Amino acid sequence: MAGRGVTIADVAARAGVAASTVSYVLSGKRSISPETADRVMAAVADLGYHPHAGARSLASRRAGVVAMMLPLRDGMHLPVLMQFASGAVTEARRHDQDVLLMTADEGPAGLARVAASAIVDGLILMDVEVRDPRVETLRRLGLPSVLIGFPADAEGLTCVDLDFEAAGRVCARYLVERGCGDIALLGASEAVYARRTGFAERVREGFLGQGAARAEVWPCPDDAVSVQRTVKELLTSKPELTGLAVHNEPAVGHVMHALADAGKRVGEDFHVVVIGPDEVAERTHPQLPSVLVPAETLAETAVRHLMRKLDGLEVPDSTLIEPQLTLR
Amino acid sequence: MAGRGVTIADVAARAGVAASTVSYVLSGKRSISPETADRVMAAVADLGYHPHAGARSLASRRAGVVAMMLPLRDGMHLPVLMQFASGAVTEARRHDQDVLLMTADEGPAGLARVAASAIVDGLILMDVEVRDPRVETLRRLGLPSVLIGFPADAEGLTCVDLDFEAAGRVCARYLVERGCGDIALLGASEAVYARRTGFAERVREGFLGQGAARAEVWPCPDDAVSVQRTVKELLTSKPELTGLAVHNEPAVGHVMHALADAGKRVGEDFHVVVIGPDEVAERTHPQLPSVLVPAETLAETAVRHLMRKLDGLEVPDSTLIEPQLTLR
DNA sequence: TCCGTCCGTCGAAGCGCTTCGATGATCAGG
DNA sequence: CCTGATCATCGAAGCGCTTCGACGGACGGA
Repeated sequence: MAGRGVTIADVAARAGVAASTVSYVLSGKRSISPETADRVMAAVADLGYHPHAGARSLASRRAGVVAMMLPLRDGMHLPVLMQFASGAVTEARRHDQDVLLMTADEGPAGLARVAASAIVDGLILMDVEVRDPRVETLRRLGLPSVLIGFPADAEGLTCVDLDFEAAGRVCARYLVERGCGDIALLGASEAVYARRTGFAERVREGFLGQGAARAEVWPCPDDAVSVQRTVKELLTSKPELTGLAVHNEPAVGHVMHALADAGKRVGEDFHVVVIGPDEVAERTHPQLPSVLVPAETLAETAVRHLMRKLDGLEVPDSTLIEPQLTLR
Repeated sequence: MAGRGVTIADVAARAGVAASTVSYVLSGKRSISPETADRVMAAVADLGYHPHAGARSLASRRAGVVAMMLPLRDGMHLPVLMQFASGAVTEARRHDQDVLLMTADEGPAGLARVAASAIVDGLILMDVEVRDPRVETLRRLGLPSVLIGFPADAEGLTCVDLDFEAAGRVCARYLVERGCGDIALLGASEAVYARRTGFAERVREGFLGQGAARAEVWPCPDDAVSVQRTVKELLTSKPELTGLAVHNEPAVGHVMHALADAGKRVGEDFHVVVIGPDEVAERTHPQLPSVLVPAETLAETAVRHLMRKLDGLEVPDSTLIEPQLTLR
């Protein structure tokens, strides 16, 4: 029952077979008679045997670990990141893999390090930007990988992301269906738009592309005062406005209060839809419909794709996750 | 410059020395002449050599990896968790260690697995509860570890946490110094109190223990409507109340609005202090003073303690991090 | 000058596993 | 009854590293 220092030889001895036989039982790479297999499995359980990870990786050239590189920039949405990380770990464990956590500030050198030391079999790169210095290194290393987000040149890479354009479209459509003629998208602060053109711009395009309403996009900082001001300006400049999509998580609460101050009754003569986590949309009064960033689904998809690549199977170069609108 | 498949033998050949010499140069475990060392280091750089992690761990019985087990329960404060995780990774890298991410739902069996497979040298357990089933396993395995939080029986374990009692005291003192005679602590929802008695109760004790004011503690859910109601009831039941500490991150915004509705002018005739992350306290109007949960400091301390234990050095059984009040 | 030290380096053993080729045993076909 | 194929299992050879003991050369003391 213990487990400290139990080797495959101990298991083999107890089951009365050769070490290689134990290995084959455990890996299933050669056929073994059921009786022998049972004896081996019993010995494994009795002794609490777990193969030594280092020895295994040395002999089999497979570490059983994948790396996940998370961004650490300011303004990253921490809860989503965390959901992502835990989703990835959960899915990886289903495939009997562990997850090594890295931060983006290790940069390309970090990728080179983990690749050369064979400490991981593959990696997942989160929050890839349009011009990302890690992408070139990644391509050169030839380490199996999956990216969350789309770099400018995705040639030969496996990328996964939320279909942000569809998300924008879904929000616009929701508002139009509620009878809104003038609608607006309240986005993130200018800084975010400047950095990740891909991501924020695709929402904008989807939102504007839904031609049935007069639509505008307004960037917006996320502190209480700025939100108040932005909403006031918005309502002044578009007095006919009756529908608003908010793609700025921390601002949502402030937006609701600003609308209340302006005499808008949300859910009656005015409609609001959120792009963001459930908690945010649930915590307002009234609760709001929302399109969430499906962090867990993204993580699972990414891990699953990576596993397939490790097994030498095909995966699509590009995968877009459909946004889901939750009514409340 | 490449790196794929470069072994210590390649480095040795290029430097014209034996493999063992390269090993000693890299580890510093035997004295090597400066000239030889230089030649070796040059060869390492030229070839982009990184030792094979598996081989190293097999031969040296040191994996160079520590595990971090994160809770995944509902109601966990995700951003803080994330800060913690990234802080731990950053600090671990300074010690040339990597971090393996595990989730608490692997439970005791997960601990046994990583211990037996020697995939990590030690581990950090986050968010340990008063009665935590992992603690007993941990003790039995004898794997070097550091806990964040205090279990009921901490005998022989290394624990690190914020000094929550001091945090409560600091908040009460802040309010008293502003001249408040009646003060209250608005805490988390009942569920949180029920689960982690240690953590929430220590804040309460610190808050109440500061005898200079009439103090009360009110639990509070975190949706807009409940907060409104709770604040209203609180103000009704204690009409003389002029000071409030809020230990409930998502509720802060709603509290501010409820106070405004009740005609309280925060910062003038009424004082509010927050226990929680900076962003929350900065985003309100006016900005609020706050005591933050110093996730990064906690993570760094935990990792540092673990490194010392791995090196066979002494560490204190129990470390309480002083809360820091930020005025705004 | 000779001996004992110490320093820098080498070679070999071994960490625990996977995997390849070999070896009996079993069985069907002629 | 013998041959060739098939199946279950074994033994040995590494995987790339660390570490131990050994060894030659330089150097200081007698």
